[in-house]
Amino acid sequence: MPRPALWTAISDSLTGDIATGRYGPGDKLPTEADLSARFGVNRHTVRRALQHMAENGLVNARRGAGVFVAACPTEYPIGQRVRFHRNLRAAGRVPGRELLMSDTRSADREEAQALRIAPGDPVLAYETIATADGEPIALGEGVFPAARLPGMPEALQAHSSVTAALAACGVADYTRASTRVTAHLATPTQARRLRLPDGAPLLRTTGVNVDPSGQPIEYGITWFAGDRVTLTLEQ
Amino acid sequence: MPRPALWTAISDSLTGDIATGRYGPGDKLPTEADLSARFGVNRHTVRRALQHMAENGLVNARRGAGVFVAACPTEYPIGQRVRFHRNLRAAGRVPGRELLMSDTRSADREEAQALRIAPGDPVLAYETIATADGEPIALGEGVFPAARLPGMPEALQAHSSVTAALAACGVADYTRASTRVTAHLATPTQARRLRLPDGAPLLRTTGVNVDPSGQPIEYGITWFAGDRVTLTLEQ
DNA sequence: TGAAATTTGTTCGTATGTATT
DNA sequence: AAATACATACGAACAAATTTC
Repeated sequence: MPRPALWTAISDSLTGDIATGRYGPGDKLPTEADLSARFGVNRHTVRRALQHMAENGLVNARRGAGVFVAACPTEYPIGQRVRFHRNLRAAGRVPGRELLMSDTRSADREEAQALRIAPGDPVLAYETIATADGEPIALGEGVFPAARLPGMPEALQAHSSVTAALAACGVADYTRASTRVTAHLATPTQARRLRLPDGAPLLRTTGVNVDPSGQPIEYGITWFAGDRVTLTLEQ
Repeated sequence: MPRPALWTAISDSLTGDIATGRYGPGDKLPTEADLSARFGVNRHTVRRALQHMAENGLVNARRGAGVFVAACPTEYPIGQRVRFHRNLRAAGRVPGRELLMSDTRSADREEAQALRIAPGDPVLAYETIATADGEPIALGEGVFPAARLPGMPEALQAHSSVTAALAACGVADYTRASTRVTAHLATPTQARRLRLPDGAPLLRTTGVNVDPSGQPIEYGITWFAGDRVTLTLEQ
């Protein structure tokens, strides 16, 4: 374990001051010279810490004026997912998937509407982390209509991709009926799982996959690391 | 117009070397010391340029080893017949557009490549703010190939939409050849124009429009307020 | 296998430019 | 107009990780 750099401690300290409200949104931080004196370091070291915080959207600097706390990013949920495995392999990167959780429970109203089942009907819910070359790329949450896919809980565990698991359950092919894309800021949990800084930009896609007969088989939300993934739409 | 910093020229130069294939994915760049000598600057200045490129995912550095060109950013194809629209028109809101700037200048490398013209060829560049019920929704930056569209500067001023202006220049129809979507954090300028807090999440779409013969007629970047807009992809 | 050379990362110091107050 | 405060740039030294011999 390498000794942490000085500037990380300064960044952590100032970030903590913002988190605890010592500096609120819009407040001006002490000058770089003041911070240098407070922490007993060179001004360069303070600037490295402030730069890191600025990259994360926590503060922004205005020449001649000062460094100001940014308006706090609010909490957001996440979502989206498409066929992830195949596309990454085509790009020459090694795909991976980690199943965080899977559980059979009752569908809520939103899930039921998307899957065209009744609220309370059983759904198989799961959460995954998708990786490329070991680097986390996306978080996925999805629900399958349990009644339509017997054996899916086991298939999901056994196979390394949703497509393969669905194939094992007799769904040879599926298409995406609709996708919605929005931008959100990473929550601390999302940021940790994706190994991103707090407040990093995420692409959230929400969509429904349907089998060839048009029957919904998955309702899913995927959160992509906004700076590691580009959604490409080709017409 | 502030004098550009030295490190930006170095970043541009190295980025160009990567774009033209002088350094390919996975290649090792010259050492910081070598680059300092080549550009005649201090090693710090080179490091600042490399840092900027690393933030954009163009390179990554490994202590003791070197700085390497990153594997191409992950692209994520979604589907073939995908159209996208802003969901606000369906909500019955009144759209508006404000032309912030338009100017004829020389194409940079990226623009030239997208429009299939030569770097330095004249392009008509413009910036707009799109609104819905007066609320800023998106910032647009675009460039047209000036040689292919005589009269476009005047048409852009006279008409309230790009589509109408293109029609006035004889381009009756156009289609979007490709779109890339990524998530980013708002810069202070973008935040102010969109009336968002600093660091708000933005959807950035980059795309090329082509006329019916397939010739590029516009290359544009649009920044959407992530929490006010949902891109809907319908297949 | 191990020591040396190489290369990036951090930190200090100093000076000057530029935008804001 | 002057003071303040961030931005840029040069120089030097050492630390830490990797590569080379």
